[in-house]
Amino acid sequence: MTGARSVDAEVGVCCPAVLGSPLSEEEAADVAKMFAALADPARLRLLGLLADAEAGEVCACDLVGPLGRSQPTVSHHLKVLHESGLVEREKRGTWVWYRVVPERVEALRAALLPRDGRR
Amino acid sequence: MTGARSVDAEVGVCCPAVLGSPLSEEEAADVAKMFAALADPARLRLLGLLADAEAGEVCACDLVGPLGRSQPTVSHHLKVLHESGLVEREKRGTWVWYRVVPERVEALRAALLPRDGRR
DNA sequence: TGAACATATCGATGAATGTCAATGTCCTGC
DNA sequence: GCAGGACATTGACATTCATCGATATGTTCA
Repeated sequence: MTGARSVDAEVGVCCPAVLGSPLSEEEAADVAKMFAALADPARLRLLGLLADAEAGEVCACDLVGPLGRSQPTVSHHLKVLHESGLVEREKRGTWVWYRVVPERVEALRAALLPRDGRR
Repeated sequence: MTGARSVDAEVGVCCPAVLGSPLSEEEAADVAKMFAALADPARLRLLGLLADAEAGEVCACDLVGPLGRSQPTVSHHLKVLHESGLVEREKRGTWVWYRVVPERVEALRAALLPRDGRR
């Protein structure tokens, strides 16, 4: 597995609207991957911790404790979130800082919008 | 349910804001279950088909074909969507009609809202 | 250079999940 | 009642995934 495929370089901010029209198999798989990143309690809590941070970012070292999982597990979940584009990472010295990508979250919300005012 | 924070059993309309504050393990598990319902291409397409229906509802018999999966598989996915509260079902005679629950979708969108205007 | 620390990756394992064929349940019409 | 159709459930199988311990990589500092 060449890990060369950095997602946030390739994933645009916009995504097809789930409720706007029937999705093709391909589109559905793409959006599903984003939702899958949120389909785990640990990752939801991580996202909440990041969003709640005063500084807008959190050091990975400060996420292991509150999550109550091992360091490799937290690292794994952060990787999933990062690959989904919902989170970005920045290495500063020994530490790695993570923060939410608001545009990506907003894109997710937009995907849940119906096409018109129909209910 | 021990949560005073009304994660609201399962079928309630409201749900805790993922980005509003760090979620407890219990809350996170509950919300994660909702996102998990969307973390599959087949179910996303089902939801799209329902949302796109002119009549606002679709007979299960009209979902098997477009999805390209077996009838038991479609039935399984519809069950997952229904149990998440995103979809409701109504049996009329031999057929079962499914439709999106807009309030639940909106609740999901709300869960992705940051607590304040912070970015 | 080496010790200490932060993070990522690897390998293994148990659990959850998507899928289908076979079967069961319920309804309608004869 | 009986036959046939619509939908759900069951059982089996392969795949994916969350988790952890062990280990590797990379950085700082003495």
